[in-house]
Amino acid sequence: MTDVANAAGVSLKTVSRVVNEEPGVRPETAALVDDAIERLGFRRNDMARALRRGQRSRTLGLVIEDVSNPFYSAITRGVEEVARKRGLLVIAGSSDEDPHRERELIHMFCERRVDGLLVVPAGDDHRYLLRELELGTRAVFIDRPPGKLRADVVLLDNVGGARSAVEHLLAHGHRRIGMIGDEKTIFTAVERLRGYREGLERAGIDVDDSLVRLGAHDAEAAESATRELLSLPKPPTALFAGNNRIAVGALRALSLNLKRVALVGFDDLELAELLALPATVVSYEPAELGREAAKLLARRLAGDERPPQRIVLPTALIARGSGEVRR
Amino acid sequence: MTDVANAAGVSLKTVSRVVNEEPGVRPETAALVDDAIERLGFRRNDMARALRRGQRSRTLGLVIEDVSNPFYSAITRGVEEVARKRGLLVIAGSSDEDPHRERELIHMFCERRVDGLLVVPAGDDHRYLLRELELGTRAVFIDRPPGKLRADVVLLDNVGGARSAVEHLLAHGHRRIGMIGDEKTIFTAVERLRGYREGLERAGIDVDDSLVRLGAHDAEAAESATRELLSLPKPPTALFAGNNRIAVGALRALSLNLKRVALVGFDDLELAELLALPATVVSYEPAELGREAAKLLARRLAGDERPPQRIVLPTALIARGSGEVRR
DNA sequence: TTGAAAGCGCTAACAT
DNA sequence: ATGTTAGCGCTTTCAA
Repeated sequence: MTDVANAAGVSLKTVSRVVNEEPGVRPETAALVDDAIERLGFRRNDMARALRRGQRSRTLGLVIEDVSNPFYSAITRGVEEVARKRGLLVIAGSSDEDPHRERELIHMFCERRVDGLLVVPAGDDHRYLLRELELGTRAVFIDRPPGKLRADVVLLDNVGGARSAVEHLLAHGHRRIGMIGDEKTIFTAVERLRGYREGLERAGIDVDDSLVRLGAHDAEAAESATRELLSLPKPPTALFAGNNRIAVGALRALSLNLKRVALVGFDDLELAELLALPATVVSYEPAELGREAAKLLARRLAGDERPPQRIVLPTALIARGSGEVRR
Repeated sequence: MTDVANAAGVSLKTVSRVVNEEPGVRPETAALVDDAIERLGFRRNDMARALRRGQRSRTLGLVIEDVSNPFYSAITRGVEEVARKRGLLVIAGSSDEDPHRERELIHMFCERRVDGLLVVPAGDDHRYLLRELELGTRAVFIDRPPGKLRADVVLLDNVGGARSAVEHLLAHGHRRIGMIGDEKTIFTAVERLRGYREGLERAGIDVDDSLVRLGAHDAEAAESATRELLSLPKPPTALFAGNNRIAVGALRALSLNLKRVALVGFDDLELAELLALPATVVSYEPAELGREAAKLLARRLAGDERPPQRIVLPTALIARGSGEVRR
């Protein structure tokens, strides 16, 4: 900026005025400055600017499990849309479900003075964030509430969605309904299990724990869990898959299996309607999770000090075939 | 930092030494400082640090078309992996194929002093970047070369991949092979068209332009283009789909159609093997594009001044059924 | 081993 | 309408 001032033969402050479109600069002077800016290829240094103004970096920090998973990339997209409208940029990082990595990312985000944090939390203890929150970094959690911390969170109706899946299968005559779920350290896995149980119990059916397999964190694990269930002496006639990766694994296992088993998944799948067994799923708008969370964060940054919010987004069952296989 | 110094009863510089693990601090003094840091919840301000050290923000700026497209989210993941190893963070933004938006993003990235730029370019003129490059921002392009600018780029073997798709269809007896491609403003669309032509010409078959439909930028457009081709008086017996969205659209159209038409797509599809018509595709590792580009950028940032590189990644045809439908 | 002072690029407050 | 000065939070240089 000093260089521009010298080149234009004006003072530093005048350049600053022009760059920031402040009033009180004669058009001719401004032209002189613009000219020098163009010649020198000057770009305002936002770091210095933010430093001086006591601002943060006009950036949102997003921690997700894995950008390359469609669920998380949709969230990222939703966050980005809202951020963009407010002139904010998004730094995203994948935690791979590792609490240590999550903490490391958040630490780096805070050192870079992000304006706010959006986190799909891994692990069950987020008290380490208290410090950052006290220091003025706002945070909104996505998809799962944080552990041992009261904070804003945007969730899916996991229990209701899972229940609707089970009810759908019950309505098609199934009584032996199995479930394959993710690690029980993961909030959504536990909630969906709860919805599964509720659905059965409301129909007066005892939950048979031998039909429940948790701990399947990837498609491969889900595929073998499905095979296990199917090779039981009295196998289930229907399955509820706790998330997209699990549904993929279950579909693979079922495609190699001659028996027809009904399947409802949680999370929509791309191309679900074109599958050999078009997948019936509990669906919702994943980008909406990102959008709602980013909007809530934006409100906080704008000074909203109401007590922690809990936003729950609805789910809808989409019947495509795999869930309508009758017993 | 001043606060910490006061709380610990030492000078600013001593705190700086402790925070940066510089030598020459007595353990007891360091303990005093660490204590104060803990009490006050101090976090080093990276903006101020970078400003003083004449550094940039230890951040990479990534411009892609749309994070929620699996192709781009895989690239993002690849970039992130490499960045992480080097202690860098990634700011990503979606251009939605809009050159203006791309420029806006790059401008914001430069204002925030990203260390380097990774860009999947939209539009055909990137001379506006010359300025930034001269000022020391390094850039590597991904998937498409920039327009009117010599720069590092990491590409796919589009021509070879498209040719292999056509050759595969020829080997299965097809002679009337249609192609559906993206906008002709997009580099990969043009290259893949070239590969398609080459494949036919090498086999001594004249290209029939009535079997080629370009301009399909989403699945819906691809779906209707496919229907158009199929309702021709002499319809093609096989199709080459220029990218993942187009393959999805083509698959939808084919699923409603009784005739069996062979299909090979460019880009792999999730669940491709579980589709009613398991998709034969030209595949490659999209994350590798991101990784290679980020590595090349890292080399540039480390001082590598060799002339612009052009890295081309191979493709491989994966036969799953849809491409083996015989004429 | 520790500290004081200067300055990175910018803006806020106050001159002129 | 334009310029001067101080200082954001840190590191660098030099001194004690």
